[in-house]
Amino acid sequence: MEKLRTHIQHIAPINDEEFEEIKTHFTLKKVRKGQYLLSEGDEVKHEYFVLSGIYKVFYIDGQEKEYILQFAQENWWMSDYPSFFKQKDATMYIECLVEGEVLCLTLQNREKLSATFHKMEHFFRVKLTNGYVALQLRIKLLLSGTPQQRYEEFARLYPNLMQQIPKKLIAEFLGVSRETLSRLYQ
Amino acid sequence: MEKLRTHIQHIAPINDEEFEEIKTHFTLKKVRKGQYLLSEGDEVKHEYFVLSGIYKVFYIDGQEKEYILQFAQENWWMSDYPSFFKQKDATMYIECLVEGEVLCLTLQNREKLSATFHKMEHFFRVKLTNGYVALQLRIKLLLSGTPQQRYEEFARLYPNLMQQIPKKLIAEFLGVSRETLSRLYQ
DNA sequence: TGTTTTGTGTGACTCAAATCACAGAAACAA
DNA sequence: TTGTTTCTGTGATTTGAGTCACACAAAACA
Repeated sequence: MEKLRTHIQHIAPINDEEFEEIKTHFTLKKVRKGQYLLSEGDEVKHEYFVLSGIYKVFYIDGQEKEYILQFAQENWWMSDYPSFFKQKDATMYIECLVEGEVLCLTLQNREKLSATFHKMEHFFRVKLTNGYVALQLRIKLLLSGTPQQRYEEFARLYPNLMQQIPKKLIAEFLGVSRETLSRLYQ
Repeated sequence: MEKLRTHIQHIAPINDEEFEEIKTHFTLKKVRKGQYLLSEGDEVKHEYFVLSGIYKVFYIDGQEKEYILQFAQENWWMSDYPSFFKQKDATMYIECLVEGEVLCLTLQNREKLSATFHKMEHFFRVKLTNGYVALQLRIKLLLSGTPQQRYEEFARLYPNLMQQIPKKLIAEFLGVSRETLSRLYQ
């Protein structure tokens, strides 16, 4: 839980009493490698705050092909956001790649926290702002970047993921075939 | 200004007094067709709320090619967000396609509004949430959608833009060549 | 431990979309 | 009105990346 507190503290200073109240809105969950936190068609009950481990958020298109929307590791948030916020059934999957722990937050608790604590509303806004900017940069890269540039940018942004996850998955994140990616770094 | 009020009101109810205070943070600007609100290298002073007109937010890559990140019309917000939020120089351009009016908001005023009015912080969070979801859906489409599917989705989401702006620009938004797009609807 | 599954590199082939090139249409300006 | 620029459709050609197919390596497993 201390990780969560430090994380919030970076953006909005909170005192002990406040944190005691805030933390009651989260529940802890241990996750094993290969375990699914979410599958297509599920009700999207939670957003997750990653304490440890590595996870992938992905979907499958009509031809059974996988595309990775997001990797998540320590201090990241993840969910099937379109469905979470609109409270619709999941169109995505979340799978654990490296075992770890996550904190679960329901939409109801998220809204309650935001309404009760101006600081938490501020916290979520700042997080969303950063997330929005990151997505715009990714769109830029998808629109105009060559596979080469996308790969280099990925390596620059997530050097640690480069070592810990198979290249195959990086290809799925970049929207490039496994083979093409493999030919890039020769 | 009434448009702004209605827009905020949809998300967070505010009274006359509050709105009087809120609106002092915005300045009005008339924009002509062809006019640039922002160019690469500029200081990004404002985020804009569109009262009327149509605008494109785009950037130019190394080979002089244009890519459109966002179209904006009535009730939309626009800026070079990565630079606006980090207060760096612009990497993008904003050009007016159909003349109209915008309200300008500085980052400082945006933060002030958020800090002073919990309601405004809530408002911005909700807008950001919707924006975040929209970007994720666009990434999905860029990753796995064929040019055909991207075009159809665009037509579904923005039927009015389809009529008002040249197909060439739609191609730049979808990340498809003008010629390929032209061959899609035969 | 050996066995199965999953990941990776590499060649050969295919194909969808980009690029190049042109002409007529529409919009705009003087 | 006429000239000029921008937009759009369409053919011919090129090309980058996807797909297919295989072999070997590495990891997971039992």
